[in-house]
Amino acid sequence: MAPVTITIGELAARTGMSVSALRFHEARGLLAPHRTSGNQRRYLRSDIRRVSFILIAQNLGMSVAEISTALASLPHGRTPTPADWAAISTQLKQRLDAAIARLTRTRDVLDGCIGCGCLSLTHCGLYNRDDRAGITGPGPRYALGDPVATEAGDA
Amino acid sequence: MAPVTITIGELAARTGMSVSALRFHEARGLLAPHRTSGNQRRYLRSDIRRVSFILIAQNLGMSVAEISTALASLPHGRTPTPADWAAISTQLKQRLDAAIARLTRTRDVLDGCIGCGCLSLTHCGLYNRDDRAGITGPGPRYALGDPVATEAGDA
DNA sequence: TTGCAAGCTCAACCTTGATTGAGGTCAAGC
DNA sequence: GCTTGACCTCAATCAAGGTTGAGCTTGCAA
Repeated sequence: MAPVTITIGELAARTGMSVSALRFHEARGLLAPHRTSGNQRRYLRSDIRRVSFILIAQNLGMSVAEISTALASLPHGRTPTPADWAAISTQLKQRLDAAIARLTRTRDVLDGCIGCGCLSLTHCGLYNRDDRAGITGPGPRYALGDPVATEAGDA
Repeated sequence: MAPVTITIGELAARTGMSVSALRFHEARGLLAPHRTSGNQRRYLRSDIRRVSFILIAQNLGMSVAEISTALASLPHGRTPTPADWAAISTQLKQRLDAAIARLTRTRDVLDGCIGCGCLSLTHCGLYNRDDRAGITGPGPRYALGDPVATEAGDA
């Protein structure tokens, strides 16, 4: 017997992702529903979890490209097992750990800075730019990558 | 005597923010240099610190609009004092604290989820969407705001 | 069998945070 | 006074992550 499938509208209602976003992410390769003879999309129940993962990962600031990479580790052709999801969730956790560490580091430096109010480009540790893209997520790029010139006693 | 001023190119060199970005942020109201008789921008030395703040705040995921609000608390007409900067830095710290708390919460829930691999929309705490925009920063909007339908035992 | 919500494709548009280019001006040094 | 690099404005473009609308088709149910 054929597996139970759901329509795009049903998937949208169950996950909270809009119909247009579901189609958008399909075009990006994150979803691959099969089609009816009339060309309508039909999703597996396991796609609910897949979309859930996408939403959570976005919530953590991952780009569609990154999510795509993470999802690539899921099996093709077979419904992912809990173990598959646990493995991919572990990747998420590593991202989270890194993001928390970065922010904590920044906060500690800021704590040291508040007293002096310096924000100095040459002394202030807040200019650690190395792991900038850790959690800030999608959107425009930032130009914080190059070393800055010296600062000679601003007002 | 007139205060020492610097050109846009000098400010760019000192802060690491590109000339085009400096003009962009001026259009957004974050900077307000005066002009020479020949219509060229001239910045105060204290603008170096102002730009520094913008760069740091962006690094923390704040949008230009949010940064603008924060900077609005700085004095008009007089050069900001260290105390002014300290006050504004305290706002940054509050954002950081909130972001760290949010991510830590998410990680804790994820820790609980990895074992079961559920990612269930109805049981999984990862769907706490309340403070979603805390640190994810600028970019497209997300449609994670509305309650989702029930999920009846997916595959 | 017909009516209509839900589905389809494709192109255009939106927002944020910029960069790039065209075409022209300013100002400092020789 | 001339040259040249830095500066000016304004419009177009980019990238991500979508949304919206036009025009057309499916599929379920009465």
